[in-house]
Amino acid sequence: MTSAPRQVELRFNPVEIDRKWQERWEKDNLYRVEDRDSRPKWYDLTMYPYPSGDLHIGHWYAMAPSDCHARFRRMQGYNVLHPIGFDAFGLPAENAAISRGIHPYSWTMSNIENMRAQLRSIGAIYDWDREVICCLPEYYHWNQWFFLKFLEKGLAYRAKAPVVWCPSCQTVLANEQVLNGSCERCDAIVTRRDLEQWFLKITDYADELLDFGRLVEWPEKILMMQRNWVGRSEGVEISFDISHNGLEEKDIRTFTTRIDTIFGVTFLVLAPEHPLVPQLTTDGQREQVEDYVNQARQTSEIDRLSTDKEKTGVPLGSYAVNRLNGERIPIYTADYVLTTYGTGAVMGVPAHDERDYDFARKYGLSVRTVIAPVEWDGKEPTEAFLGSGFMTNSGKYDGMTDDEGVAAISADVERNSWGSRTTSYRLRDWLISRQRYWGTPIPIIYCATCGAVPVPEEDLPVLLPEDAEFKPTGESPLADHKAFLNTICPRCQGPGRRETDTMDTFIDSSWYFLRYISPGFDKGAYDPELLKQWLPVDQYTGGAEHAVMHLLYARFFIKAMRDMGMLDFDEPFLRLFNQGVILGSDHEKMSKSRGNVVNPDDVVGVMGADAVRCFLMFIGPWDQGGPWSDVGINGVARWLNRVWALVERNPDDLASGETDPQVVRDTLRVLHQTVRKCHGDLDRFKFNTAIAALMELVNHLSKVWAEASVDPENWRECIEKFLLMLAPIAPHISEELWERTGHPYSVHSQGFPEWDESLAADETITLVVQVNGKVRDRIEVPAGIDEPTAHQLGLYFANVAP
RNA sequence: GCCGAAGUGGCGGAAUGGUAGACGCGCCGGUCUCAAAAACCGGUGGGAGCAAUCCCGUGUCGGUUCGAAUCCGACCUUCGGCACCA
Repeated sequence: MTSAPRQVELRFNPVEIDRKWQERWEKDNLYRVEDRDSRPKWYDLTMYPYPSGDLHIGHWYAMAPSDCHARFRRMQGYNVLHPIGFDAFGLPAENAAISRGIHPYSWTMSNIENMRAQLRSIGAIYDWDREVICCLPEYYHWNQWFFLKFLEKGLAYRAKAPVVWCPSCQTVLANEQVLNGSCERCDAIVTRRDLEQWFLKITDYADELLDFGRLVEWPEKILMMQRNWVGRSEGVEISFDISHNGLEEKDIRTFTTRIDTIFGVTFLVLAPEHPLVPQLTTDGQREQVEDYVNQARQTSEIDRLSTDKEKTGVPLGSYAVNRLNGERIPIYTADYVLTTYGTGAVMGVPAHDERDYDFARKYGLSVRTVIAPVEWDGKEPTEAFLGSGFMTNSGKYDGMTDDEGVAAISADVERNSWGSRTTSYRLRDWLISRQRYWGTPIPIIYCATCGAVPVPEEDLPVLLPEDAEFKPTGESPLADHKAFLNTICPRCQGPGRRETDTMDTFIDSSWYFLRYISPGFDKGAYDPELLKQWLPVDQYTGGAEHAVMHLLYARFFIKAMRDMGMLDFDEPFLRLFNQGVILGSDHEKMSKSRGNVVNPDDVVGVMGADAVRCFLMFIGPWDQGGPWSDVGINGVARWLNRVWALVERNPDDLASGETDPQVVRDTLRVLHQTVRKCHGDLDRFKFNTAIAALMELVNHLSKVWAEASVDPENWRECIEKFLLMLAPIAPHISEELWERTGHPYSVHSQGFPEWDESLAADETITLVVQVNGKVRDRIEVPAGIDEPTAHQLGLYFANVAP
């Protein structure tokens, strides 16, 4: 992309002004955040970026408006913490190491170096002394410490879990490395493999994560997504009798939310991975079942979860007994049932469940209606009936509504000890093991006699060895590194072997906002006194793509820490706001292949940081995102140019004109309305309308100047307040103009202007009086008029009898 | 399939029950200039009219209301998220 054409001839040198003030602010430590401060604190946090190497215009879109908000809070008299750091562990660094032979550390740190400079060009109030980089030992030390604490508390455990495995590369793949069931590097068909891995018990907090009561302001949309993600459903765990098989296990446990349909069960389905599958398979079926189970292993989870795919399954050859009616029902295995949800077994009720219906039709299983729709004709249904109705074919429960049936059958099931009412969650425990080099080593030592032994706290951090080999074989560099691998068991002093898996990077982002409080603190993850002072985060902003995982993990972390007595609040982020996505000027998502990527450095180097900041905020509502426009940015550049010219005028030139009291009143009204509008809009992230209001004020002042109908004092007041309102939006140019108008440094240390309601609120509106759609009259009424008064006035003016 | 958000000039958008189109882009006309750019001034939803003015107009169709872009119902389209959850 070539640099954007500048079609505006500026009266000032924006690049020079950016440089001048960025240097001055840094020299004076203007934005250093002091912990000791009498002002109330405000923690305005933006999601920290991954150091990909280049600051994208999308980063600007996330950071410039959030900086504006932080600056606004600062001018409102808060001691604002608005920090920045880098989410520096992760896959891309490792890929760069493999493909280009650069060590992940050097790759990451040089990217950070580059991005720091680019971030500075935004002109944000970042206090760089608080920068957090989570790939450094001084940070990941505490990841390891948290892990040990979770382990102590019983919130971390080890279990087998499947990973995606490429048989040709001999390596574990991330989901994003699998394309249509094949490895992205070698095209081999991927399979799944069970590995011992570490989990954190987020499911212990499932119910509390659904309680959003302590959040002050989160988008309803995000709450909905989290609710669905946790996926709480209440039902009954009901067991089916298999004691006639002579196995140790006498029951198949299934979970259902529709226990009222228990008399409609015509088959059972076990997930292919279900432990009872081999035992319940008869010899005649064994070959077929084993083939099917192997095939299900090969099938990627995504394919297995696809609704388009036709249902498949295989009968095991054995049967179970439905204890409520004594019926024998066949047992199948089918991949539409997942081990990870409920009990991994499902009672098949084809008449009242779509998947079961499809399955039953395909395999010729009977379909028995047990909930009768209101106008049921008694015929076999042609699709699953999911609605409400009356129970039928259900013995003594016939005639009840489905709700009554749920209550009655649940009670009977519990009385007979056939099962119990339970709650099931879609949420799974958090798998934190990654078979990668570039992450936090999990501080565990395996010993032949002692088992998995935690590394003692005083031995932390377990350092990532710097001299790992990155070979394209797919071998984990840690598993290969003898010096790292071989160690001594801390318990018995015998030979030990280190855990070679590293942690998920979501661990880093689950507490990085605590580290900003005391980034250099070496006696713990954070200074507890300062934590009390700064946390929780008052306002969090970032992309909606982190709606579930990151935000749920961080909420879980804080709740677990609270229960371990480390802190005393319940939620990390009180308010949340999600910005939208910045699109290319072709209204499409920016991508290198489309060639619509905007490089912010090019634009800033010509237009200056303030023009880019203003344009990004002016495009439209921040949460909606919008298209970049090389042409549109000229609009705000032109406006800043007009602002410059306006502010440079000598107010004393107005002394010769004749002051018009009406114009003075109007001008003050516009001024105070603008202040009020900016206050409300900047508070609620409505930057586009705040800027529009400032533009209107400028337009008004230009007109007033031409008429010379206000006195110099009015003019000075307007300009001063205008510059203060502009300061959080365009910090460089407003600082420059603040100085040029003879004000003491710095505009950013001033308070945001206040408005006088009496000067702002003399608006009237035109009320259109209509009778049956015909306009009878138009009347001027006060804007704050209430409904009944308006109605009365209307009747009076329209000359209509009430 | 389910859930959510949104549909307004040539374009980005404003107005959340009170004169639709603020603000900006673009475009048109003018001033300045040898000329152009920039800057400044004016105009700019569609249609009719010399004009004052009138008619139509916020995805589509209905409804509520004195009055609807805004509230309600159905449908269409686009975008985002989730998905065999038993």
